Amino acid sequence: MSSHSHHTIRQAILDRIQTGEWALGELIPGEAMLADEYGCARTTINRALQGLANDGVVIRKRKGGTRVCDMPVRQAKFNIPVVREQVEALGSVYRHQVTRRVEKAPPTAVQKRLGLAPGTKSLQLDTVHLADDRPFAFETRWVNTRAVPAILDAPLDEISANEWLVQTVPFSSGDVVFCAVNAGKDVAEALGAREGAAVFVIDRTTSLAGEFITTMQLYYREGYQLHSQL
Amino acid sequence: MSSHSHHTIRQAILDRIQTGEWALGELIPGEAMLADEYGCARTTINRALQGLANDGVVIRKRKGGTRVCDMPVRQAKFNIPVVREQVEALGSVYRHQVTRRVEKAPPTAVQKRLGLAPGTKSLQLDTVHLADDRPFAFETRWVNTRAVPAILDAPLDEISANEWLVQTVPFSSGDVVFCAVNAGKDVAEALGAREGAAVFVIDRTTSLAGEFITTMQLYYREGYQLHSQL
DNA sequence: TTCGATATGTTGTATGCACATAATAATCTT
DNA sequence: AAGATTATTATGTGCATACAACATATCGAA
Repeated sequence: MSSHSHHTIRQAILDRIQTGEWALGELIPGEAMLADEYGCARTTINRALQGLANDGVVIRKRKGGTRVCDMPVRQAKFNIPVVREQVEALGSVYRHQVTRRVEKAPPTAVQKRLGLAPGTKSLQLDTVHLADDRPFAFETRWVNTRAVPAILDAPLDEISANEWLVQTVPFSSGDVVFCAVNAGKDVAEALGAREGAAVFVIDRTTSLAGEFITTMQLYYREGYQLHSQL
Repeated sequence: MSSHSHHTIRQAILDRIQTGEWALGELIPGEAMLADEYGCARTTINRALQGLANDGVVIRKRKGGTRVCDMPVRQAKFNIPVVREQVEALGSVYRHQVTRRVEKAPPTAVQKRLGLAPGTKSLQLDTVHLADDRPFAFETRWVNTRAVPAILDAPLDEISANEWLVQTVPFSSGDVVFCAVNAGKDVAEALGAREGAAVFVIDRTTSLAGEFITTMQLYYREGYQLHSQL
């Protein structure tokens, strides 16, 4: 009874949920009751329950009380790392090669995504990421030079566009899409894979303060796996 | 400043980080100083910073202070829904078909994953998930019948194994792997796709209280995208 | 009776104080 | 100079109090 940290209580409550003491969608006792049961202040219970709510284990509503989440959806958190770190984590030597670098008006799909006026030029960058000089991933990217003009002067042979952006425009928000596609001719060539191979794609568009910064597709070589606990 | 203080302050601090006031990996002022600056109690600042720490924006260490996270990794949260909900969210009618249901000793790879003794029988289930009677996803699964014997009596024609498990063994933990593979003959057939098509795979193994429950591969039909904010 | 406004109580939310704890820096001891 | 001890200074935690929102009950007028 004395291990009163909200962490401990949180775990205890989680256990009780997991053992089925409170069924899916069922109301669990109020904070006051739990506080009494655990011999702690209501606030401490509150913290525990809020934590569980953050993790999507319970849903809380004023006056409605706290109930076990009946959502059958599970949340998984992923770390989306910088490619170089992925490579180096595998014990390989990282290198990258910029295979294209042009400024021009992007296709309308990209133009829309970046919220650009028609005809506005952007920077197109294609990069091959190498692990021990073998292709690891192929990246094709458009950067909104209005938002980040400094990238035109960045030494992109030394630092990858991704890393430069992360360091320059940190904590941008955005969205990510994961999907699988058959490698087209260009991707297959860049990755040294056969055409039609199943490649894992991360498609990311990032923005900061309402302004779109960059949009990118990252094609991983065959067999790549994105792993996560849940 | 009314009630939402710590949320407000949290956002304010995030803004200051995003505008580059404090650089990557750099120390930000201590709680006391910020409390003074914002005219609130230290605890309120603490809450704000803890929130940011939860989101991986800052790292906090006792005595070491709080610093902007220098990890270039970004966290993305995904909801991994039940297939039926995905289908119905698209406005289609969901149906599923169990194409295989046998009890036998699994291959060693599965045996290992489920932590079974050699020769232990398990339940193998193959299911095709249909959207408007068109194949949407193909699921192949092994269930540890030691852990969940009740599944042998479950009406798996009415309720999918996935849903049955979610309702029966909620909040199990486990891990997930996403990857892309070329459809083999069996998968292609089940999905009505061509052999070699790039399919998105979710590979999940779940456990509860140290006991493995089930392992599953879910093959989505071509073009499937997993979407997330970050 | 019926409808609607208002009172009321239950439950989650927010804040600030006092104290605990951890990690480092400074100091003392040998 | 090396090791042990104490001081300092950060963040972490528990608790009490005040607050706000929501559901329901209650009351009064048409």
